[in-house]
Amino acid sequence: MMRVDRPQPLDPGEEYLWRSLMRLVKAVPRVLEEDFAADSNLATSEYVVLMHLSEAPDQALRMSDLAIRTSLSPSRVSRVVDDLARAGLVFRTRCSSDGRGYEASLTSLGLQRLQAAYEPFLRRVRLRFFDGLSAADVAEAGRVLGLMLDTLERSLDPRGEVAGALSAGRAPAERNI
Amino acid sequence: MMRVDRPQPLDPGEEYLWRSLMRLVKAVPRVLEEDFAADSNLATSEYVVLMHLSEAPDQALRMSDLAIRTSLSPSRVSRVVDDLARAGLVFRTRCSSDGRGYEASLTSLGLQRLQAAYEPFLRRVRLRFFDGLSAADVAEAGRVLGLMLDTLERSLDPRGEVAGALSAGRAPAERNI
DNA sequence: CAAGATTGAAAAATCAATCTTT
DNA sequence: AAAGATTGATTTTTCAATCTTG
Repeated sequence: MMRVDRPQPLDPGEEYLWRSLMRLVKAVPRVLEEDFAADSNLATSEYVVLMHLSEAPDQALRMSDLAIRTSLSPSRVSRVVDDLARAGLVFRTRCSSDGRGYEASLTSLGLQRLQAAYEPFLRRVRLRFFDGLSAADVAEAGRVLGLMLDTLERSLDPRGEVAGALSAGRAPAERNI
Repeated sequence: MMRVDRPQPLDPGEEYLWRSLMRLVKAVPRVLEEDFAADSNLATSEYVVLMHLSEAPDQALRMSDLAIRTSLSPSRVSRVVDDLARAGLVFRTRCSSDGRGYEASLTSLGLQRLQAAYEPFLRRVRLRFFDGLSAADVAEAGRVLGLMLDTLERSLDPRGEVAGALSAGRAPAERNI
């Protein structure tokens, strides 16, 4: 009897991709954390939260929205916003339409900090990731990473009930700084 | 006076790649950790360490070698090997050629655990990442992730003194299971 | 009770300091 | 002293339980 559900082993190309992905997800956070701290005294998660707030209407987002856009857990968002609020970079308000929710809003100080962080950020991202890539490579890389994110999203939510949740984080983005 | 060193802002393609990368490095570890725990009761880092050991000559590697191959910090490797040793999946020996070093060796129990984990691992990786990719996509994704890892490596070590350190982790790999 | 959000306890990972051997 | 490795303290992140509102 043959087992119909035995999965195909990874071929060499798949094996290489899997290992590269593993290395990226382990190495990138450490490097970035160090870069951001040195440049702006901000944690990576703090920077990303400030960035998303700066792009939102009224520069405010609900906590759950932030979690989706940043791929952080709800509890992590709560703690990061705590830290940012303590530093005066954001403040919390109750959500007007739904009293259960809270919104985080960017303060002018928060916007200043984000603006100050932008130029060093650009240098770092180019140095760390983009300097070795042609324009065509960037396009290809964006396309395949997008596909991998889609696959991941669908695997987590096969029926698409939360459709667009992950995709929302990749909506057309306009930097406001 | 024009500032010669003002970096170019990210164009839309670069912006998209940067955001996709951020989301991947935040989301992937969490999903993988959950998958590995459910399938094999192994942490991601434990699985990766066992995998590299299984592929090494004599199924043994020095701690520093493991750190490079797995993109984990030396202290993290030390603690993961501690845990694996306590579970009887690896054991430590002093390095014969250099008394300062230690080697971690795979036990037969460790190999068994790795073998048992392989089939569920395959299913998960295909489900999470590969099911949405064509063979050409996999090849492209591997190529561009490899380029990004190279760029990252060079940015960390511009003169290439530790050349091949990161690359070593991406050497032609033969699964031994 | 569901949903949104926060908090306590715990795990994963890191850095700086230490110990051992060269 | 420098290299390899480990340990203590700390940070980042998560899960499970809790609180609050709809």
